[in-house]
Amino acid sequence: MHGATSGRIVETEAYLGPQSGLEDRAAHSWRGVTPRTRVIFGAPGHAYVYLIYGMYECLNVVAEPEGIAGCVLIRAVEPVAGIARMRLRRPTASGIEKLANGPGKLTLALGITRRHNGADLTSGPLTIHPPERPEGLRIGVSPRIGIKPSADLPLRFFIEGNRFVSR
DNA sequence: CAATAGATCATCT
DNA sequence: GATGATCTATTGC
Repeated sequence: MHGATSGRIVETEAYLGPQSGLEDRAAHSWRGVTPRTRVIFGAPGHAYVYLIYGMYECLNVVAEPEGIAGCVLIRAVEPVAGIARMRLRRPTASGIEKLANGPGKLTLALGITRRHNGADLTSGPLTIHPPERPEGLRIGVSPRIGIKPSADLPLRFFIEGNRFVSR
């Protein structure tokens, strides 16, 4: 039949909770628990998916112990398998490197929606497994993209030189 | 090329 | 009622 649709995460951003000590005012969890941010304060290894600009969905992985806020936004994915099954907003877009290089595009490509909000990512149909880190692979660091407050914090991480990184 | 505008709605004040 | 952890198309140089 067919294998799973899969991709390698090549770009992420961290969003810290109010307990972190750093004042990350860009984080949704900055102002504490609300109906939306409840899952960010929940168990790690679960998905936080939210609607942005009324139009796109963004996938995060909850990354701190229960009761402490903190999550990782998945900003870009390098398609590995099942590319033909991925979905594009513009089917005629050229080049697979534009398929999943952006938080709003990768959810579209992988079929991730708010339906997955709160889903366990350590087992089940939507899983994340530990990355391979070949010798010589470098992780780049920079400020985060598209935020106004706390714009100086170096919390964006990406695989140096990877062409699927958003920029 | 770079800069900007518009689409569109859940969330919080 | 204002605001976005975005993206695409369009305009301008």
